[in-house]
Parts: sequence; C-alpha cells; structure tokens
Amino acid sequence: MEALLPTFESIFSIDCVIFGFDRGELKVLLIERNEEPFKDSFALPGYLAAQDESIDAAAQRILYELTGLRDIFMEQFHTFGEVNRHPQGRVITVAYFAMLRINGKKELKPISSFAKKAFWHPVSKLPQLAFDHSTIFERALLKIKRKITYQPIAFELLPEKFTLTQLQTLYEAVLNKKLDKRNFRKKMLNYGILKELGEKQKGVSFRAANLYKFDKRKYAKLFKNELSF
Amino acid sequence: MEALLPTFESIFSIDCVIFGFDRGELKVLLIERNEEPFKDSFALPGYLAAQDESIDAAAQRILYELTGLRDIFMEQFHTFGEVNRHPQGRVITVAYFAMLRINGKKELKPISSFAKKAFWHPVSKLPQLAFDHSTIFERALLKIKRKITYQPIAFELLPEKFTLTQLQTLYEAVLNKKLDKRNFRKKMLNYGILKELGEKQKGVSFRAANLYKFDKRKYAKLFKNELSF
DNA sequence: TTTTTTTGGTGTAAAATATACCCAGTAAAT
DNA sequence: ATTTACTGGGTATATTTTACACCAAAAAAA
Repeated sequence: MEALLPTFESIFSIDCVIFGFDRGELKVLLIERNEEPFKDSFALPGYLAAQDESIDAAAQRILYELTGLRDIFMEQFHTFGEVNRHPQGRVITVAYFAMLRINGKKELKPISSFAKKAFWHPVSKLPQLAFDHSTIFERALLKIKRKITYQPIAFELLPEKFTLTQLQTLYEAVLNKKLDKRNFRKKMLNYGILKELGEKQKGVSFRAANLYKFDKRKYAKLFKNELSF
Repeated sequence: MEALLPTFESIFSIDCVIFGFDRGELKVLLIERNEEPFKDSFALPGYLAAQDESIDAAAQRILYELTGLRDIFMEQFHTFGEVNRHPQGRVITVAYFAMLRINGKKELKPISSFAKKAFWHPVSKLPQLAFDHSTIFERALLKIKRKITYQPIAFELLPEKFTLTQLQTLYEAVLNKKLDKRNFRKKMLNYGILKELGEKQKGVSFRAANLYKFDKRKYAKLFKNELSF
C-alpha cells in the first residue's frame, strides 16, 4: 500500500445493536466492559475495526469476539462521528443492527477478555450506556420500528414455529402500542407469507394455538413484484 | 489526546450525492478531479475528513471546498468500507445526500484545486465515476426514491414558486415512471402542505398555471401528528 | 364431573384511500 | 381564425383500513 494519503490518528469502530425477543419482551444485547474507559459499564458490543477487513466483516468478527455469536445477519444503519464521542481519541463508529432469536442453544460467551460478559437486557428501563451508546441504541430502535412495518424482519426474532399471538406481541413490543387482534391476523395472513403448519402449540396450560412459519419463498416472490408491507 | 488507542493508517472521507432538478431532468453534482488517483475522471464531490471536525461538519466543509456551495442540508445515508475501495490505502467513506435547487444564483466554483470544476450531470446516462462512486450514487438514488414517497424532500429541488405540473414532473423523474395527473394533484392538494399563491406563471407560451409554494408551517403541524406521505 | 379460567379464532359494516379514466378552457403564435 | 400546447377539474369503482364482540377449546381447579 502506497503512503500517498495523509493520515491522522483516526480509527473507526463498529457497534452492534442486537435485538432479541423473549417472554413478550423486546431485549437488546449488552456487554459489561472489562477495559478502560468505562470499565465495568454496560455498553453495546463494539470494538475497533482492523486494517485489512471490510466494515461488514469487522462487524461479524467483533460481535463474535464479544458475545460468541456467529453468522448473524447485520445491517448497517448509521455512522456516528462527533469529535468527542470517545474520550481517548477520534473514533468514528459504524453502527449495525440485527434481529436475533434468543434461544437456549446459543450461549453468550465473550471470546475476548474485553467483555466480562454479554447478556440480554430489556429495552424498557435500559441503564445508562458507555460512550454515546444510548444515542446509538435509540436510533436503532427507531430504525426497526420503521422497518418492521414494511419488511418481515420480525420473524428473525421468533422461534421458527410461532403462533399469531406471539407475532402480534412482538409487533406490539417493537411498536410500543396495542394492535387489534382481528385486523392484525387478517393483514398478516393476507400477505401470504406465513405457512400454516397444521400443528398445535404444546405444553401450554390453555387452548393450544396453531403454529406458523415464515415462508421465505413466497416472500421472495412478493418482493420481486416490488411489493412490501 | 492520550495515545491509549491502537491506531493504523486509516482515514475516512466524505462523499456527497447532491441532486438537482432542471428542465424536467434529475441531475447530480459531479466534479472533475484534478489529482491522482483518477485524475481527470468524474467523481462525486468528496474528500478526506479532518481530525477535529465531526463528520457532519466535514461534509459541509468538503462540499463547500469542491463546489462553492454552502449551508446545504445533507443527510447521511450509508458508509462504504470495503478494504480495496481506494487504490492508495484504507479509506472508509461516509456518504451524504442532499436535494438542491439549481438556480442561476449559486455558482459552482471549486475553492480547492482538488477539483477542476463542478457541474450538474443528468442522472440518466451517467458516465463511469471514480472509485466506487457509481455504487454510492446508485444507493443514494434508491434512498431518495423511497424517501420522496413519505417525506416532502421534493420541494427542495424546485424553485420557491412552482406549478403542480413541475412538481409532478419532478416526481416522475425521481421515480422514473409516469403518474396520473388528476390523482397526483388530488393527493398533493389533500396533504394540505401546499399554499396556493393566487399568482400565475409568466412568460410561457400557453395557458399559465397557478403557482404554489411549500407550506413549512403546515407540514410541521402534520408531522407532529405523526402523519407522513 | 362441573365450573372456572384463559386464550384462540373468527366476520362484517363503515370509512378512508387509491385508481382509472377525458375533455373543455385558455393563452400565445401564426 | 386557426393551430398548438398546456391547464385544470369530477366521478365511479376497487382496495385498504378501521372499529368492534362473542363463542370455542383446553386445562386447571373445585
């Protein structure tokens, strides 16, 4: 690489806002920092990018190192570049978000010692976060609020098989408002992207609901015709 | 600034996609580069950010230096961070877009010698651009196509007083499809964000059309009530 | 076994919104 | 006077959105 470019001590980092959904609650993945600055504080999983990796690749690597999660589809949504957002220098950060099934299988276990632990925290009553991470989080939340109304990102948060009530509860959690049950069902079923499985919920202490799954093929077809939610 | 952070020869830049509208055609602001790499090529106005300025401020400064334009409201839309997007080193670039009235008053005159000239180019039949600027441009175009359907960004492209036909032509240029005249008018007038001026177009060789202007106050009110296009 | 509790699942009417579609009026130029 | 080029308006239909309430099913408790 030629040294024709002026440089300064700039670095850039990646921060990830990973949303999950559990027991009717919307959650976000946080870490407890193990290094200064903001040692012991809660923060979004994020770290410095390396010289020889694209920002998308950096996002994948960093999320893995801090949480043990691999191959999560993340989407970039905003870059934060205020001069003093990092107390130790000029760091601009590219923020990504993702939606993720929280299930027992995927253990949260930081690989790097940079994070003491990684854990899910309810989106309501979020504590103060390190750096400008509260701002970053708010912006991510706004993003998924908008996006959920025109793209089927919600399904990423649910188990593969889910009931319509679970789906509705999720929408209500993200949008933070009540929805009408009949209209919600009508609308969802009308999109034609749900496949009814003919199976029932099990192990519940009330009438078992029908299970559905998201039908990717039908959605792809819908999308080709330029339709969206 | 303490030197606690690892650094590498990273830099970041800003690129601006400025849209304009003239004679029924959608245009984009390009520069002709005066420095290697890609000397003499066409490119989006863009340059390296400085250490002590936020990325938003850098965007303003860089646009000014390369085109002479000041105080243009720009919105960040994506950050491009492939490893090899710049032949001379690792440069990630934060891309901004803006909508701009093209009118005689604002002269395009690069302040910095980095650009030989700045000029408007029709969006259709755009030439090959330097670096990954063609990709950046495409992404910006997609962005405004979506955005124009739910936010009144179109008015920024028109003169202060405009006719409904001009407005429609603009929508057609951005969306790249024909719209029905009566429905378009009905819809626009229904939003209630246009103020009819009671004036007529002048100097046209056919029946003069009514002039309108965008009513910011009414739009602000609309927006408070969470409505959008 | 009966009752209670809890959730699942469904339809219709009214209102709002979006779509499709054409022709007379006006000004300017010749 | 005629031609040219554009403005400006209304209605019928289809689609989408909204509001709204009750019975069915299953498990748990009595």
